[in-house]
Amino acid sequence: MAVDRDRFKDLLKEKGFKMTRQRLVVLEVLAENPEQHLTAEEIYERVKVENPDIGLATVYRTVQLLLELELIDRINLDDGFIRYEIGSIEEKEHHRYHHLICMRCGKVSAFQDDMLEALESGVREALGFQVIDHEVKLYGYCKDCLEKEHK
Amino acid sequence: MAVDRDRFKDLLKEKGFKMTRQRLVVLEVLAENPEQHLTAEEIYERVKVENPDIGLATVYRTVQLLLELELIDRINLDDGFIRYEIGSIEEKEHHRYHHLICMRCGKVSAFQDDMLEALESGVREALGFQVIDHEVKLYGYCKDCLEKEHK
DNA sequence: GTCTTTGCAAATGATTTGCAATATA
DNA sequence: TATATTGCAAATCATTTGCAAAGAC
Repeated sequence: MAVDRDRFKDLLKEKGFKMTRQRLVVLEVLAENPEQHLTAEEIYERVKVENPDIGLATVYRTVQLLLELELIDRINLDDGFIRYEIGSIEEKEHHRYHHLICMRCGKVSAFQDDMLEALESGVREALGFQVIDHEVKLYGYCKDCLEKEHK
Repeated sequence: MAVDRDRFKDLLKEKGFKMTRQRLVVLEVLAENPEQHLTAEEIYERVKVENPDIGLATVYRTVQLLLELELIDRINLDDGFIRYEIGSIEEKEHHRYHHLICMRCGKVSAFQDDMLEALESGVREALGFQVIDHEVKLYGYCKDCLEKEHK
């Protein structure tokens, strides 16, 4: 997934930000690793390969900016790190992926499902709460770990 | 919701732990504040009222112990704090509450709903992933904030 | 040239840990 | 008494921030 530089630049200008090499590179790393839920440190390591003089603080600042621009999503797997991944183009309504977290090997995978629509309208009617976004985490055992266990 | 001291003591002994005043008091604070999703610091403040000589580190250690004993649940609202609440007695299958988080006032409320059962069996069949537990967070605007906005 | 952004190092803040003193069984 | 637990203070560690230098437009 390649980054459209001009589009990115326009998006930045629109909000009064400037286009920099650092911002582009961070976005590119995330675009090249879809569904990889990288930590800031992991992004930093990958960015440093081609840009050894970038600072970790810049990665943190950039990631917050990209979040504001809604170009990336934030995921919290409760392991002490905040993780980031590029936002899916299909996510028109700004709905996040759901995550499957394996309790044995720690592997994380994502899937999409729209069945929460029903739940959300139910919540609106029963409790008067208007749902804008949701986050679902399913904990359990992945296919590989289940198969290993059966041997 | 009162704590059954003898039951708590037995549960501790079963795993080789000892019953202490501090552990009892922390559990009691959580039992007296159901669905309140307290941070360690908040638990500490409430515990200190009657036990001024307790340490914050003890609260942190106790909360981890209670988590191991599955007497309490952990909630992460992505605001930099880990929160805890007493486990519902009805939660036979160790399923957590779902949380509604207001994006305006920050209020958090909980609700229960079993509609994820269907999603979970679907995930099992389609992806071979066996779901043990789930966590759902719905972000949006609460009733009060919606009403204020309409004025 | 002006204003934003960066890199570095220092600060922050929630949580954890070492250890000697204390409490439990 | 033997072992687990506590309280305190110091350590940890991800993330944030101040500031002077460098970069974007």
